[in-house]
Amino acid sequence: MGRRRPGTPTLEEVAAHAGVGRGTVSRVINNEAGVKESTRQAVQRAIEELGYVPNLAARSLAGRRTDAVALVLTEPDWRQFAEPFFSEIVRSLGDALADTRMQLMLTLVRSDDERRRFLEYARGGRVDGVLLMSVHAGDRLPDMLAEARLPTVMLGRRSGDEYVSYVDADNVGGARSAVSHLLSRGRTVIATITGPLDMYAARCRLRGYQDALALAGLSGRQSLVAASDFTEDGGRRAMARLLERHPEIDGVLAASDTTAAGALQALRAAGRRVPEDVAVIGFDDFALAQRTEPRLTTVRQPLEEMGRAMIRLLLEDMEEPSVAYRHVILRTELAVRESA
Amino acid sequence: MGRRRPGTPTLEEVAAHAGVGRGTVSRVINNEAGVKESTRQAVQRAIEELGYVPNLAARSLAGRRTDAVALVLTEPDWRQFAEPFFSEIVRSLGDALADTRMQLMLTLVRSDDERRRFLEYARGGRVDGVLLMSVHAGDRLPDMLAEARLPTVMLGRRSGDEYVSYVDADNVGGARSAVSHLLSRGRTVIATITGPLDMYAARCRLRGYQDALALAGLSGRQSLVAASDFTEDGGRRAMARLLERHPEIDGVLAASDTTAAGALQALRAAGRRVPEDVAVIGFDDFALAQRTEPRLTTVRQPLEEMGRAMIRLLLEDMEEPSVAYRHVILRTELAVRESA
DNA sequence: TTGAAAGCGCTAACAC
DNA sequence: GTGTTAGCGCTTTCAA
Repeated sequence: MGRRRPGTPTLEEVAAHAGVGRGTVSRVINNEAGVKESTRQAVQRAIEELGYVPNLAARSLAGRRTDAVALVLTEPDWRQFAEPFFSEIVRSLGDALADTRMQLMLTLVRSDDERRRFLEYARGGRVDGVLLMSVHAGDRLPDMLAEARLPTVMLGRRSGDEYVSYVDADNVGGARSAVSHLLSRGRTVIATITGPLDMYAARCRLRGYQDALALAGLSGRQSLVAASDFTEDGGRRAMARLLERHPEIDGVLAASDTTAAGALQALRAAGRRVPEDVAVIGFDDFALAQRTEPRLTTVRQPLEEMGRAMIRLLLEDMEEPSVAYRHVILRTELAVRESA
Repeated sequence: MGRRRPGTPTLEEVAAHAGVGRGTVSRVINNEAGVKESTRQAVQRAIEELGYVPNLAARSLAGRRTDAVALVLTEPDWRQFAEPFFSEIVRSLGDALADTRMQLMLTLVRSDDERRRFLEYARGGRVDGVLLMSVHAGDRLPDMLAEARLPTVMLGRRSGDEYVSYVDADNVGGARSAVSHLLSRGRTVIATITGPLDMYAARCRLRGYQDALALAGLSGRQSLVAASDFTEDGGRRAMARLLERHPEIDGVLAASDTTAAGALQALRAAGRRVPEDVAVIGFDDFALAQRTEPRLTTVRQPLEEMGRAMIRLLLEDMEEPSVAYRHVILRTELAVRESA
């Protein structure tokens, strides 16, 4: 398992070759000011002639920084991998990092063993910061990273009293505006299919739904709420259940667009016309509906901004080591796609 | 951007606290034999009391190893992310690595800038080895890594004279057996929809198709070959084109199961019954067909084994630094799912 | 503007 | 068995 890299030139050899001191070479490779142009060029030449590549282990040992950040995916989200939601976030993280010298590394944490290994890796100083995607309620990883004083930013939060830095979408507001929109279009019997209620985002969306109804003077009936998961099949079944209880339903807020797609199928199977008889709005977590139901009205999350915000928070935390946790909640937007 | 980790105890402090020498502490944390049980426990206690965590930069500087390997995805494959093919491979890589102390890190290389950054990262000694997924024909990254004497293993190869270590599936054999199977079931007019022909895997599959026909004494007609991509829509259009030219087609080998799914749609749209009138076989690159067309006969790739083999080659290369490149081609298997 | 020197925290070789 | 020592290759003062 040992690895030798024979004949790899060191900074010292470059210095000798260029006839300067090590400090000077260090300054040149780090692009620091205060080096005479002629020496800089001499050093550059030596670097090229020798094929010098800085040893990053030595650099981070001496400089206490790695210029790498990790993006961690925990097992339950593993499937997110498959979704545009995920790739959009990663893309925007990458873009935001492009201006820096940071390297983004993804890690999959599937078992407790891998979790422990990652912790050692991170606490061992292999990364300057950690980004976490959709952490689940009971997960202690964020706390452990925070304890180790590693700059850490989550996408989403575990609960209402989350303290570790996070970036989240305004799920409550999004749900509220979706339901208000349905109400303003004359819908009166509005049901909702929620995500798993042990996930904070799902609870927020349910709350937004209830808020909007309350605001309109309507009391949300429990029988109009169907708990489900974020899958298409779950949406289908939840919708079927709702229709049994309330055939008069004329509006639905679905937990995600995947769920919404399932709901649409159930509605059509039951002979309902969409959106004429029943209007459906979903959160576009996964953008799946854009593929199967491109005209579905959705609550849009600003994925691009979310990624950018995560990097911003992380960099801030790295500048000014953990003086505070930082929280950002980004506005969602109703993307009306059909006259529902 | 600098990061301080104040008050992080060092190995030396642990040694002092436990009243032993640094060497002993090092032996304990590395689980080396030859330490008296009582001292070991004393050291363990000191480690816990101080909350010691080894500094990995120092370790890799001194020990010249990082216990990390990188899995690189280049931009064109970015979408693979979304596919079971990818997650299966990653899963099996993770499993294979579980027995070692290695950490798997994924990197996305989307631009030339990111490519350069990754190279610095890898050549700087941040990883002990590199795994590459589906590298494209002109990509020089594998060569540069090999030049830097970094153990490198690819999934798939760039061409027939690939030299850098790789693990591939027997695409030729898979295609050949699929076509033979069709012939043995009495199909006589067999077409093929290929993947993009600048990809070596696609060319291999085409060759297998031609081989099988030649073996049966049939000369493959060029008009029975439709070049396409690996998408569903591509499969649909290619199939439509083929049907125009040869309405008598009764068998099809598709470049992937995604393509096969598209082909099926086109066939049904044209009023053909499947598999009664036309039998279709696809390579199951992406296992998409398993979702939409679970009964489709496919050429199966041993994803689990491919991941394991990649790790094996990588570890071998790390033990015995680049004495040779290693190539493994894994057998594919016809999974007959309907009496085509 | 530059050189010299003092670490960074660990592993590994060598004594005892 | 265990302590000691010499680096690993870099950044970063501090003088010059």
